[in-house]
Amino acid sequence: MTIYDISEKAGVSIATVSRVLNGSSNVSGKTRQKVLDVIEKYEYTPNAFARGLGLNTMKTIGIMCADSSDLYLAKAIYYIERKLRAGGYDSILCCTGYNLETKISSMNLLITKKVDGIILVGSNFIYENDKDNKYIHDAAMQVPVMLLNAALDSPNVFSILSDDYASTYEATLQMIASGITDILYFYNSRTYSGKKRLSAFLDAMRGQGLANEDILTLLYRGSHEDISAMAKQLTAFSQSGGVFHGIIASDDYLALGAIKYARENGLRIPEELSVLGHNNSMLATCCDPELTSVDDNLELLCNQLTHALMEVLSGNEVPQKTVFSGKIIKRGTTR
Amino acid sequence: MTIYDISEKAGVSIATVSRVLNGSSNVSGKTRQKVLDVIEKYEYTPNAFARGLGLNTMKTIGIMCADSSDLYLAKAIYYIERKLRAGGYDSILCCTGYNLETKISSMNLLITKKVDGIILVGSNFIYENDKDNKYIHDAAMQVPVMLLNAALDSPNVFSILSDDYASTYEATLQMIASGITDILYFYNSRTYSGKKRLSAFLDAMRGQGLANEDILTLLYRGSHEDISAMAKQLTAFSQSGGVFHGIIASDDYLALGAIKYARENGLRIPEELSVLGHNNSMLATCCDPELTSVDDNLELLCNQLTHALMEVLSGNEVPQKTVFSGKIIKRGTTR
DNA sequence: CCTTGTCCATAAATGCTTTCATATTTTTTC
DNA sequence: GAAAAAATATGAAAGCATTTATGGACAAGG
Repeated sequence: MTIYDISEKAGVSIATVSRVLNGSSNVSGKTRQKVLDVIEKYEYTPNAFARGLGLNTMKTIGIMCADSSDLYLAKAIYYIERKLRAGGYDSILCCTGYNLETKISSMNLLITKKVDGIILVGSNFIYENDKDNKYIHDAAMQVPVMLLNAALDSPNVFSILSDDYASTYEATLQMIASGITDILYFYNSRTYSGKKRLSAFLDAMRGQGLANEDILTLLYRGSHEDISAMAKQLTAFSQSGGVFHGIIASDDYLALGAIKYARENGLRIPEELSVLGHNNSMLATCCDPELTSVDDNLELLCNQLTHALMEVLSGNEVPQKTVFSGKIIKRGTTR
Repeated sequence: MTIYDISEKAGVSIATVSRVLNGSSNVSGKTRQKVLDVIEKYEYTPNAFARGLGLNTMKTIGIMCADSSDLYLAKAIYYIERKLRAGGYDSILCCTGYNLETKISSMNLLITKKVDGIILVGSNFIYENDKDNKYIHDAAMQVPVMLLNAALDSPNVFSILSDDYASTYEATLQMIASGITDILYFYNSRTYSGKKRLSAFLDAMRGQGLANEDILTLLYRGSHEDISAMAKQLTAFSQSGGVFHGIIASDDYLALGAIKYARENGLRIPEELSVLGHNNSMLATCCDPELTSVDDNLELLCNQLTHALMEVLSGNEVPQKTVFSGKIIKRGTTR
């Protein structure tokens, strides 16, 4: 069933059918209804490929993320997909892993498939060395690129992020204010945000004149879901002389690792060890005691990002960079 | 840059360029190289829409799931996407929620977009009343439909699932064998699998001649991530007279709710309360004690499912229904 | 009678694949 | 070694199913 069949059965030209389909105003009410009736009767739906060819778009957005099964990224994808669909766009999902080559080839694939825009979910897409960000600059020459939780200064690239620096700074100050001065920052280097958070922590500690020489930080190197490995690494760190009564973790997984470490070493939380996480994921409410965590309001970020993309695609101006502030959700793991 | 430009610059016809592009053998080595050089020089990539129009496919698969941020579903999507991409297919993601109307319209949308196949991730897509499954039967007339963790007998519909009945039956027997006879089945009705599990539990209990009249079951009605609400409901149930020393939960979230309930009521696990979950998600290793859980080997299921779909699309025969067995991962919450 | 505006059809454009026919090369045969 | 047969390489042109620019017909208004 093609537009020709419909035009024939309705006794009009294919142009008129197309006008009806696309809601053009230049069709009389009578003709429109006649065409609609035929369309309905034969359950005709226009061929998406031909349509794509004619319009040079199929209203699809490419979503790239390293690992869609990560709690945080999965939530982001969920919010973004929902909002895109509501705006009439489909999403092509691309899980790239953390390897640059794969990211580049996925990017090219999406562009070849003629998506209308690309969303990079997660700060791991931005590299310190700007040469490595070439693939993003290049892609942005073809289609708008949106960055969630990362920023890049480039034409046709738009960044929406939460102010990681500020919230970690604030969190560190709060922990210091609660009387803890020997704080360990436990992190996982992969991300751009992770680095922001680390420097916020360092700055906050130094700002308070604390332990100038040996501020404690520990980089976790294992699988990002392996809670036991995290606890193990903390135990080893402690046994090799690390002394701390507070842990600020760069995500909630790591914070759970800290809780496990405390349990295994008989430390009471928060009396003997304070723990603070990041992302306020569902993990924060499924441990005991419940986890104090920084909430960056992911749903808001995602909605804004998607909205901005749709604005760009409609030819409207949007800011290059939008920053929202997070807040600390106080629960049982801190004093 | 179109195929015409390339053909002109290479001094051949567009048919030849097309043959080179599609790896047809009927091109001489010399000509092929000449064309490839021009393609490379101008960084030409064929227009995907025109290609789709000619071939009537763009090598994309529609993935539908209720909620891509659910731990289990997110993992499944991750495995499936990865395998599809390796096979040269893209994935369009559709998060439908749990509402039938939305599922139907998403399904239609995917078919309109001319996907090559549809994967339904999660057993909530199958309804007890087969009339409600009409949308699947209909879709299967257009493209192959794959079901993960559910089964439906219909042409062009293929089911891959784990044997929920068997593993829950086995789990129940094990708990009984450990000396616990008053077991509560704590579940969440949404899914087809959930029901299989429930009936396995009931059959196992009855088979052991236990509590014929009042086998304990409790349906959880809150948000599927709200651990506190689960604990609360269990506390209420217990206070209103429910007596149990074991809980079998239909997923790991609910099992965490059970652990929280135990903690709030001062019950030691597993001495005073045994807890068993389902899905062996990462939650199982992030609580204390770690959760005994049924593992259905999701990665295997997803790989098989994706493989089967690609086989079908290549015109090969595959079984209508494939069942794998799960296994119980014993950890600290059971004796 | 001329203008203006509404409605609709014709035809061109979109960029590829593929069939069919033809030209060219290679192989076979005597 | 030449003619015939077979295999291989290439081009022309017809799809594929839309959108949209152009222009014609007709009606109403001045």
